[in-house]
Amino acid sequence: MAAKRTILWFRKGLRVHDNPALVKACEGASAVQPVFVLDPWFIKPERVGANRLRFLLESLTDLDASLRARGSSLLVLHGDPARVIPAALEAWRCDRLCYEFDTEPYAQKRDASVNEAARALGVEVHAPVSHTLWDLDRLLAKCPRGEPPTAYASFLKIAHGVGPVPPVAPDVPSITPLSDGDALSDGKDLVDALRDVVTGSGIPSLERLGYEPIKAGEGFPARGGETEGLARLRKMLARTTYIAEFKKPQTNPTELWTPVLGKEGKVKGAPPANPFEAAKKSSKEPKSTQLAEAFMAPATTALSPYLKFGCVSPRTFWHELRAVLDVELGGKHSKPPESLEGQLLWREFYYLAGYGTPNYDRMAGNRICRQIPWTWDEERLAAWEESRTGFPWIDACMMQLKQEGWMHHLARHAVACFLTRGDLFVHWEAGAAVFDRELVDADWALNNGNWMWLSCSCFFYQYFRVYGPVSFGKKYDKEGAYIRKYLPQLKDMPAKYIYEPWTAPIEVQRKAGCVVGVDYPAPIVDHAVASKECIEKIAAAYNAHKNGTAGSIVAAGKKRKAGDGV
DNA sequence: GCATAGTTGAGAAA
DNA sequence: TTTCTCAACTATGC
Repeated sequence: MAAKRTILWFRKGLRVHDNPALVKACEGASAVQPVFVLDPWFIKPERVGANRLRFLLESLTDLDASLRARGSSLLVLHGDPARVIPAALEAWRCDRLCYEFDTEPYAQKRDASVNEAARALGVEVHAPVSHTLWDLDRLLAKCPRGEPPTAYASFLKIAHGVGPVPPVAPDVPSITPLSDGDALSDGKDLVDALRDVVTGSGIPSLERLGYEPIKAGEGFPARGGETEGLARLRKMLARTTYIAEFKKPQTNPTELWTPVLGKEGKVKGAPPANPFEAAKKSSKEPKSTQLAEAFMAPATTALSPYLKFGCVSPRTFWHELRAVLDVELGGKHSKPPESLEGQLLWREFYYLAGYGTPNYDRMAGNRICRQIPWTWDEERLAAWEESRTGFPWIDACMMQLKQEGWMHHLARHAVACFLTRGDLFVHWEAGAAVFDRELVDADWALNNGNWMWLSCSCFFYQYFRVYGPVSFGKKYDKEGAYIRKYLPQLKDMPAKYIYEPWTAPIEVQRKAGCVVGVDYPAPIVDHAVASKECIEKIAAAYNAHKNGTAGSIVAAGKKRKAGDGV
C-alpha cells in the first residue's frame, strides 16, 4: 500500500485518546495534518454563546498541546468547511481524509458535500464512529420499521441486542507531520479560500472572534479540553460511594459548585464565594494530599460539555465506569435509568431518536412530536430568557444559564416546564433555541429531545405533573442561597418570602432593599391559573391527536371515561 | 383485547 | 413519612 498523505479533520471528538479517526489517519501515512475549521455559520454570538465558544477554544488549545507532544500540531482554519476542506486536500496533495462520524443533520449535509468533493479529487474518506457508544446505524437496523423507540426500556433492549460497547481505540504515540517543505504551520501556501487562516498561536481569542470577554467570576467554572475532562472523569470515578449511590433525579439542582474530594465526598464548611478562584487556589497551595485531590463540582458530574465536544470519549467513560461498578463495587450500585451508566444510555437514547427521526428539532413534520398550539409570545419569551418572570427560582436558574452556560438537569426541567406546558405556553422550539445558544454542553439530540420531553410533546406525557415555580426550588433550598447568589437584588429578602417576594409586606420589601415592581418584577402569571389553563390546552391537543390517528374515532371514543364531556 | 410496568410532580389525606 | 389522586402514553406479555 502506498503511503498516504492524510488530513485529520477534527470537529467534535477533540481528543487524542480513543480516537479511531486519528488511528486510521496514522495507518500507513507518510504525513498527517490535523485541522479544525471554525465555521462562521456557527461562530457568532446569536448562535453560540461566549461560554461554549470559550470552552471550545480551550479544548482546541489543549488538543494542540497534545498533538505537539506527539510531533504534530493543530491547524485552525476559518471558513465554510465544505469549501475549506476540499481546498486543503487539493493544496496539500492529500489522498486521504479522516474524521469522526457525526449524526446531526447539519453535519450529515456538510459531510456529504465534503465527501463528494473528496471523491472528485480521488481522496479516500474514513469516518469511524466514536461519538456514541454504539454505531447508530446498527442500533437503527434493530428498530422495528427503522423507527427509534420513544421509551427508555425499549431502547435498552435494542442497545443490549447489538452486543457490548466496542473497546476504545489504541493510543497513538507519535504523528508524522507534513514536513516535506509544505510549510503548513501558517497556511501561507493555501489557495484563496484559505487566505483568512488565523496566524500566530493558531487558536484565536474570544475577542478576536467578535465576542465580549466573559466577566471575572462568571463563566463555566471549569476549563475545556481533554486533559481537564479526563482528570475530572477520573476524580469522579475515585468517588466510589458517590458512583454507587448516584441517582440523577435525587441530585440537588440548587447545589452550588463546591470542593469535592476523591473518596470523601463533599468538603466540610461553607462554599467559597468564588468557586473558580477557590479551585485554582486549592490546586496551587495544597494543604494536604486530600485537599490536592479536591475539585469543584455541583451535585452532578458536570462532564456533559466534555462529552458534547468529545474531549472525553463516551466509551472511555463507559468502560472505566463499568470497571468501578463491576470490580470495586461488585455490582452493588444504582441502576439505569437513574444511575451514572443510565445517564450515558439516556444520551445514546436521544442520539438514536435524533438520528432516526426526520424533523426531530421541530414540531412540524415530526412524526414523534405531539402537535400542540403553542404561542410565540415574544414578551413572555423575553421575560423568561432575561430572568424577569418575577419567580425568583426560575429567574435565578436562567441567570445561572446566562452567566455560566450551565445549570443542573432538574433546573433545566423547571425552566423548560415553566416556559412551555407549565405556565407560559410558549413553543418549546423557542426555549430550545435559547438553550442551544447559551449552554456550554448544548447538544442537538439531547437538547431537542429534552425539550420535547418537558413540553410533553414526546417521551413523557403526564402533562398534569407540573413543576411549581415556587415549590420545586424551595424543596431543596429553604434558605434560598441559590437565589441569593444569582439574583443579588434579593439577597437580603427573608427566607420566608424569597421564593414569593410579592407576598412580603411592603415594609419587609423596603427593609430588604428590594421592592417588587421596582427592584424586582412582579410575577408575570398567576401559577395556579396559568398551569390550569395550560393543562386544559394540552388535554385538548391530546384529544385531537387521539381522534385523528391510528385505530379510529370509535376506538378512541371507547377509551373515554364517563364525564369526559364532548 | 387487556393488564401491567415504567415513566425525573404537587399537595392533600392518611 | 407514605399513599393517593389529578385530565396520559408506550411497549410488552399473555
